[in-house]
Amino acid sequence: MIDYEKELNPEQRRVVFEEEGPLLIIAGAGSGKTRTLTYRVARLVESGVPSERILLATFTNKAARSMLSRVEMLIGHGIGGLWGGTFHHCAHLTLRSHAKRLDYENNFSILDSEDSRQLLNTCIAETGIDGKGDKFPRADVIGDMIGFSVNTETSLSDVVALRYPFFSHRMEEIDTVAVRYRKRKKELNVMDFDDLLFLWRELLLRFDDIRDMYAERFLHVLVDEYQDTNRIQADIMDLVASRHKNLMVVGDDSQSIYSFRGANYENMMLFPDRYPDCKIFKLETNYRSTPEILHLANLSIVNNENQFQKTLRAARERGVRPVLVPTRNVLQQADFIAQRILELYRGGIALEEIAVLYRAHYHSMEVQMEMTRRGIPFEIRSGIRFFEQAHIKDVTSYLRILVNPLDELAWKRALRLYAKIGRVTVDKVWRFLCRTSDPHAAVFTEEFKGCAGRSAVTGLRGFQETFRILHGCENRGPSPLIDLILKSGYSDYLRERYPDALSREEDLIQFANFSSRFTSLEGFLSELALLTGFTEEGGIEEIREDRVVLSSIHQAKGLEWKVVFMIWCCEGMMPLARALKEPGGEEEERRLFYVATTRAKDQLYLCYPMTDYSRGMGHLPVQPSRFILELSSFVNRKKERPYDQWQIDEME
DNA sequence: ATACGATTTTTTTTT
DNA sequence: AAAATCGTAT
Repeated sequence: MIDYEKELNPEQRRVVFEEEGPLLIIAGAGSGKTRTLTYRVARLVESGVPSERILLATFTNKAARSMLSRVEMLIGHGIGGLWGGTFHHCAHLTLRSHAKRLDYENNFSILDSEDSRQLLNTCIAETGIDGKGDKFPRADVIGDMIGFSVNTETSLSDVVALRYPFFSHRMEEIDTVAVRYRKRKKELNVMDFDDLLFLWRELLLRFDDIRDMYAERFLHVLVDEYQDTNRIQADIMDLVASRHKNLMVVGDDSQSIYSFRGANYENMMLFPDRYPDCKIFKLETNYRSTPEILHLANLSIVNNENQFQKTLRAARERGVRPVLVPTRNVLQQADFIAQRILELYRGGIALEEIAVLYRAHYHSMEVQMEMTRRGIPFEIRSGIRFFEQAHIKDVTSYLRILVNPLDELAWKRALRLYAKIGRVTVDKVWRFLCRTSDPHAAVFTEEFKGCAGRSAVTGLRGFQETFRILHGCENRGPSPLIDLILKSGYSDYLRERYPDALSREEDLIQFANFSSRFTSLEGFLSELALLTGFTEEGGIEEIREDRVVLSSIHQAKGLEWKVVFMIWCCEGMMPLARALKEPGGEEEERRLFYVATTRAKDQLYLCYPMTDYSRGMGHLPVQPSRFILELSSFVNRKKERPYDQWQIDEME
């Protein structure tokens, strides 16, 4: 039996035991939001709600996993039937069963961002845009435009006019590319990330029987990180909860940091308007941070105009004040951090209790180098995702061909792995293949070898051989197939191409290992696009002890460490110059600052270099972040500053 | 015409 | 650091 009295505070307990109806939970940082959600799900299951009638939507796989396993631990048995996962995961589940209704085949595949960028590139090429003369947006930029347009329900031309005015004059061509992209996705039977959400909602809006089925099914719908939902996601949740109206949304408007992909914290502000009978609860006791850290965070966030009124109360004892650390330059910043980490470590703080946070991936460069130099083990939670690495995608493309013979992108990627086969050859081969009735069989014909130029024949024969080995093994599951791919030449390819071939091969062996828990190739591939790293139980991305974490602020959300170093706390970096140009940019950047500071439990270091070396220009002076300056601005001047300032001794 | 290596540019954040 | 573009060799 769960001891709710002992394990929850009164604020949390009220939420856990509230029976029915729409609920809005405003949960400040570190107030036990996840705990409350977890216990509520456990309570619902305990009180007899069948687990398959509960939907728990989250933003990351990690959040879903950790909540579900905690629930299982609490109630002492599995909750397999419960729908818990990211919005995209749930969308995928739903769409698999009903793709036909939307004129998709049920075996549709999912494009990850690299796939969609590539598809966009071919669309741009086909549209025949002249590369010379004035600039045309690159594929990833067009992808952002389209994504933002879909997720905010704004017309593409408005998005361009408002956010990309410097491309307005190419609007017509942009539109042509966008139309072509949409058409090609349908032809190729593929969906991108945005389609998953958009089409899920379409399904529920257009087909009453489907909506009724899900609305009837889900007795309780719970949404985590509601401040980061966009209009489409909020609509979907309204629809699946439309029958029983037991919709509980949890979030913190001060931590909304995903507006760049259409998130709108107004979903949260307007929830009471959409559900006038909703009950609002606030979780305002912070268990995570010392009062000093909390004080600094609060002083910062009050500078934002638009937010729910809430006052975070510190539950913890007093600790040390946050520290502002100006360093002479970037190298000294890295040096200071490495030095301080070693001191903390000697003082008994485990490395996994320490994190270095930054606004953008490339900000971590110097710290990485310094930590490597000093032999401090660290783990990077940013940058290239495991499944997006070239070697993983190469191998996966063979599997994709096997599952979907019309997967143009996969054919082209796999073919290009052979010598003397490039962009043009691959185009010719694809044109040949897609006109045959059975592309798999066509590989073994004589015409296949001759369908491109003479120089390509050897390469095509190589592909043929690999494919002969793989063909017919579709039912053996992904793991043995990956083995076969490695053995039939990919391993050699890696050695020729990459200096770090060995570590890539090890990755692939782990990858095969990970894949062995999937029995069907289809299931494996479609989940893959939605995955970012391996799960804790599953292999590579296990929580490794004794490693300092280096992470972007975005990826640090929801996590906590005893000691947090925030680096590059200066104008241009935090806030990021580029982000300030967006409407509402400054407030969003301040929320990021808030998220970063509230990750710290005991100690917070705000670091910034006083000069920056920009190429060609020499050393330029750097301004401290406005978020730091405003902490001691006119309002607070009489009060104490919320931080101490450290002087770094020169060590040379 | 094509492939591929060298050079230049660009880099926010993520499912 | 990675990707797009450019230039050269085949």
